[in-house]
Amino acid sequence: MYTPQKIVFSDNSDDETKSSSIASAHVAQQNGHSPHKHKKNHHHHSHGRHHHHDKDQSHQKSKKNQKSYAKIAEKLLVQRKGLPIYGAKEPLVGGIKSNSTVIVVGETGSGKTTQIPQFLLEAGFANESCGGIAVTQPRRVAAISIAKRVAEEVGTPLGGRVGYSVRFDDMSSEYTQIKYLTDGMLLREVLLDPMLKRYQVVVLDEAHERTLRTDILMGMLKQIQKRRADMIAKRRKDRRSGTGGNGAEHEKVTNLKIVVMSATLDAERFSKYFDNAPILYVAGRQHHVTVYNTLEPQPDYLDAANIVSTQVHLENPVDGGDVLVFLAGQDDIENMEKLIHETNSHLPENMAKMLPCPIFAALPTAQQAKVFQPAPPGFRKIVLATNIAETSVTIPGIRYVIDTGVHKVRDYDARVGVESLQVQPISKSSARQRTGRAGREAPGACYRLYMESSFQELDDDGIPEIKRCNLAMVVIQMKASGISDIMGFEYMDPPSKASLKNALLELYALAALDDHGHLTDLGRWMAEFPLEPSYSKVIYESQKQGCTKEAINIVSLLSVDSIFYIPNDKRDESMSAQKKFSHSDGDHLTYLNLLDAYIQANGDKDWCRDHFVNIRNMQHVLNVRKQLVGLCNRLNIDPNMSCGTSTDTVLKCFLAGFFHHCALLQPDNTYRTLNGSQTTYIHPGSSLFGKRPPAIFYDQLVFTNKLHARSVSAIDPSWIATAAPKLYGHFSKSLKN
DNA sequence: GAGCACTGC
Repeated sequence: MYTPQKIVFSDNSDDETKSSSIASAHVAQQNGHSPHKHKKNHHHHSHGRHHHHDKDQSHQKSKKNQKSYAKIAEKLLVQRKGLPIYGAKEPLVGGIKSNSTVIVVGETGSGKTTQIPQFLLEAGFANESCGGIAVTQPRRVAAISIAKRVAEEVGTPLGGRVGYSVRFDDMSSEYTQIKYLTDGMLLREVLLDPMLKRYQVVVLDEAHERTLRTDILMGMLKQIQKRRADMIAKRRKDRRSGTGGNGAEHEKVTNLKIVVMSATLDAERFSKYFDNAPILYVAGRQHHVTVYNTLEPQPDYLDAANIVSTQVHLENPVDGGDVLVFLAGQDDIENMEKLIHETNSHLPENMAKMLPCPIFAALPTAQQAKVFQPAPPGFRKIVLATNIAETSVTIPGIRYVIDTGVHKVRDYDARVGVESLQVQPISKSSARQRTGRAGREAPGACYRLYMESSFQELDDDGIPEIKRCNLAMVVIQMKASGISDIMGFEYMDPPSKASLKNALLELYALAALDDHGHLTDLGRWMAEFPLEPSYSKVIYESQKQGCTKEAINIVSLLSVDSIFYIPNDKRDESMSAQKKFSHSDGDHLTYLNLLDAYIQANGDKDWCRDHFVNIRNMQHVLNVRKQLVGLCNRLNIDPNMSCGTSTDTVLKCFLAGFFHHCALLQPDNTYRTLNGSQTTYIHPGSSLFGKRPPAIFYDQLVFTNKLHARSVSAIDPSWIATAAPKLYGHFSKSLKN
């Protein structure tokens, strides 16, 4: 008989477990004024607008259709009233009315994201003359799905009073009063509307995630709020003294309300940052999850995860819920899959088996789908996930979570411009987030493959993204939004001086900034593009070289991590399939060949499968290309200008943006980067892998086991000095020797 | 001679 190995756990009964008993909302104000009652003023007004819109936009829609919107909304109202937040409506609205900025803390299931904007709409915070309500989300899918839901609850067609706006997909109109958008999208709106006059309220949701864009928005909104208040005060003063001309020439401006929403309890920092804004607490609604820690450290977390999966599988009824295992990356997942198959083969034949279901971002959509389908009879799903399952996707049916306590994190060394990607311990808040994934539908259990004492040693939170990435793109956007003092900007967590300097220097070298650090005309032009500055510089150069078509295509191709999907067990097969597109000058031209082949194959599914091409990523490439073509047309650049087969022209054009990403072959067959003198290797996935051109330029440097240059092309060493005389004058000397 | 967490515009 099969006797499985066991791992012993302690049963924690500390604050980690979540209660399902909290059903009513509770609002506590940290400081400030008690909310006072307000008349419900604009409600009728805005409702009238709704009918007007329906008549204008969709008069072909029958009255019956409008009635059905109302009917659905009526039904949903019953559900809405059952949400924890519904009871806190009055104090929430009052708090927001009487304070310019409010922090709302509401855990999973509180309903804050869908309800608070509706409360504000009812309270008159959106009208045609003074703008509406913006709600940001870190992710596209969230912005879209929440907007759809809220449109139903409000009883209006999507894109009417309720809409969304994300890249490539805008479902909003001039009538939209509640707009859900990605944080990156709002950041772009600031470029066109620096005072965000179209909004009375901006809600930053999921602020605890501290995405780069939410962090920048926080600082910008603080400035905008102050400027709008100053503007109103000045007008009031002018009116009193009779100066300032006639009022008609003034655009209407209201005070800007900021609502920062966070799902974690450490809202104090947000409050401090926003001048002691009051914190409003709303109860969440989650099922109880029992947390277990191991009594011994686990030397091999894959092995441990396999043993615990089996334990959970054997000790619980097969239809009693699935298992979600958090792992570091594709490698872990594929190895764990093998371990589970191995364990299955030892289980008695009549016993239910484990069904490993991998999910990670690079996995093609078709293969991801398995995770969302119920397991066939006689199987229990063991979902093997990266931290994609922490926030980005929610998998139904999970009752058990196994947390290895690790994830891969990107870091960035500003001094040498090197990114790294390494396995690291997670933070306490990540551990809690993972635990919560077991309690979405019913009470559950979470098995942490580390000791309670190790948990206590974890950092409270992860390092904010702003401290972990190259800031060139965000800095050019800040400059283009009128923020001149980048170093003095009020960051909630300031990035290192070296990181800011590095970004400024890069922009200076690209001629986007002048000697005084002001944005140049070229810089303003570059900021129009939703691209890293080095890419927009390439597009700019391409109009001079006559290869805009090629530049747009390659830049679009570089906008996805990987065009190919390579399963571990089919490396050789996929390598030979990829060789068909290979260009002797390197990856940039190889990608171009691939795009041509893809277009010739009409993006055929089978063709993609046979060539290991990730179809989802290729569709993204085409979307980016379409956007860039549109942008070029708008800026009066011919996007179809082609240099034909003159590949040197294309590569020289790229050097205009990548002269700081060059490396020279050394006698020991390694490469040395010109910028920072780092020893680097051509990435094994490159078409130049194993070849040794005397000089290369690369898209990025990534440190994993060693320093790799990814997306590499071969160049003539003499081109480098021509491309960057300003920054690399001394290198041009060394090249002559 | 050997590898790529997750977002976003």
